[in-house]
Amino acid sequence: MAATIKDVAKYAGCSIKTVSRVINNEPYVTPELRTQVQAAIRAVGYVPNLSARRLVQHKAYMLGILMYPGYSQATSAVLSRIMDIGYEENYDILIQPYFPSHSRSRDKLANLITGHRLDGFVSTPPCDTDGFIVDLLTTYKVPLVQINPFTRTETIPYIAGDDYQGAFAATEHLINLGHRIIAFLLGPRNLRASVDRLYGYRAALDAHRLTANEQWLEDSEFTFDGGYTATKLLMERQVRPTAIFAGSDESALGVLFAAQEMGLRVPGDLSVCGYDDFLLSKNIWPGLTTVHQPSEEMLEQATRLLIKLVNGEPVEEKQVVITPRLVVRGSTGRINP
Amino acid sequence: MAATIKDVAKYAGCSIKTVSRVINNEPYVTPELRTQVQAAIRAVGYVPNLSARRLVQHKAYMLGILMYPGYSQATSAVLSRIMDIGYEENYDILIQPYFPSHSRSRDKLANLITGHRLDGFVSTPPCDTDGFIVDLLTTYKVPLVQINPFTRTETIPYIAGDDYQGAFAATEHLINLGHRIIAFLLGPRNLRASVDRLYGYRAALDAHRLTANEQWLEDSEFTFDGGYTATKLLMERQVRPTAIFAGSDESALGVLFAAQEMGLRVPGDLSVCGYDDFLLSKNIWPGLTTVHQPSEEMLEQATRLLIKLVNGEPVEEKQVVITPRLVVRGSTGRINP
DNA sequence: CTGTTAGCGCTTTCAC
DNA sequence: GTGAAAGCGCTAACAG
Repeated sequence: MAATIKDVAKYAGCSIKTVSRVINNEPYVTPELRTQVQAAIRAVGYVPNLSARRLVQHKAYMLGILMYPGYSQATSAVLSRIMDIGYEENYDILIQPYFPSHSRSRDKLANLITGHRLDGFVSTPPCDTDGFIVDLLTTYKVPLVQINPFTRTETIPYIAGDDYQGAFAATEHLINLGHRIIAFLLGPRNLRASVDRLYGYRAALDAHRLTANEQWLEDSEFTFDGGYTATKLLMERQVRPTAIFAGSDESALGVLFAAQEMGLRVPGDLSVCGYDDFLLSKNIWPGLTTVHQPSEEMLEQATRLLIKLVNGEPVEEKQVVITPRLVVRGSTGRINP
Repeated sequence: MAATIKDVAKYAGCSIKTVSRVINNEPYVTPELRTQVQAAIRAVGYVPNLSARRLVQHKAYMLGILMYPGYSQATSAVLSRIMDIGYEENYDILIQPYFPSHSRSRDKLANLITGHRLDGFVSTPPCDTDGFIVDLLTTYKVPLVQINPFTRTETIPYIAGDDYQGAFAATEHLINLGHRIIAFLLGPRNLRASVDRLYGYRAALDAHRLTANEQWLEDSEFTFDGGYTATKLLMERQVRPTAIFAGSDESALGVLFAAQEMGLRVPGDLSVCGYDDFLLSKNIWPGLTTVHQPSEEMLEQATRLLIKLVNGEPVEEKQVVITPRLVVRGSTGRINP
């Protein structure tokens, strides 16, 4: 059996409350006693029992990150950072899979909350699209920080990327390379990002007095298969686009695959631009031009914000918008004369 | 304040012990009383408080998965499965980043264990290479299941892929396509997989009476950069290999990139074979021939095994070796005449 | 500044 | 079959 607070108290010759004070860095302990207790803690090899603390404080010391398993962005490298933050702040972090509008997912989440097993949540897209999470957490007054929320509200804190700006920059980059027919691949309608990216694309065309024609829009769902199919459709037309803005890196991968399968050279015959800058984008020949979303940093910021909220600490900025930046690699080039 | 066991007891008109029996599916409760209690539970919206249970049972109901943040295989899709399993079995699952031989990592782990915050661990490579984990968990008698352990022992349970067989099959595939000079890219020395894959490669050459020449071995550390550099070195030689067995998909990506940058056609001028079959292997032109490791299933099996161990349930097979299978895609082809 | 006391919500004896 | 009582390890409230 492990050492408890009583063992420490006995060893240090003081009461358990004093030990408790030392553990929690509370004031009103003389420096001498404090060091004495600290020595005792080391001597008996004491580590506080979190379950006891959790029970008495009605606090779970656990945070949930809601993730949609369909996307593969969340790698262990990304998660590593937030696990570290949690560790430092004494919170465990639970990765919680969530499918929007899926009753089992909802039940699990509701159970987690009603069972007081979590103190707060970070939601990542598209988990918050069904509104359930927001409603539930609001009802139970459980803090929530959204990453790229589907709908931004005035009250719920979020960390969001400026998809409009990012898409604008990407489209402008293609225009500046001389492209005039630039196709855009639409993402799922339940993602705010996909809507904003479309607007950014349109706005850039507008700004350069190019007409945004519906016929250069294709669905892709931001998936590989979607990008692949869309490209086949687009490139079999009489008039072909010279560039495709894929809307996401995953769909851009499909575009690249289809293009190469059709014997097209990238960027010679077709320029391709993605969005997200996921890990492999720079590792795929010829290097994918894309818009960098600092997803690691965003998740980190969201987690830090959530911890402050849960701890009841004051927060300056509750709603943060981050401007993404264009990363030019080999997949886009000047239009062939 | 949420409903407690007392509220349920009061509502059902029985003692808290009876409620406890119902919750835990214990015998010695009349069917009528049981249904009555169940109704009461629903009526008051009772959810057991895990912290209280944890405290009294000296059990954390939490499992740790040790992951090396350097590799990016662990996507949310992979994790989703095990989180689900944990949920069903009433265990929370903590993803724990771990760098072998890193003192901070060690301290964190030791703290987690001595603080009784976890009931058991699954380790993934290369977390167990420094021996620390195995020692620590053995000392504290905390159950451990290893995935692809660095050294297999007779006592510690593991789920492992047969890297020797996999590499043998991959190499043989290349030989059967007519390749005679097949380079192999070495992985990190602290990975059992990389050693076994080398042996499998050699054995296949041997079996076909081809001499395994040291000169066709290059280091890659199983990384993109390693694969890239190795390929540049190999393809600048007087005599070039006609195929590269990259040892991992990540390094294979580097090979593909370098090859295409050098204007080589794949598989026309160079066949490329990877190992792991990570998510994107099939999405990268021209499709990566590789050896499929069922990492999701392995992690799932390991987690289920760990739960049985932690629950003290009997287990049939404690050490499982899975035979991987070759997946032939576009990156390998018959040698050019 | 320090200690005593009373629980947190649950399971575990052990009587009935 | 069922229940009363004790206590897990800790913190909160209040005395001293």
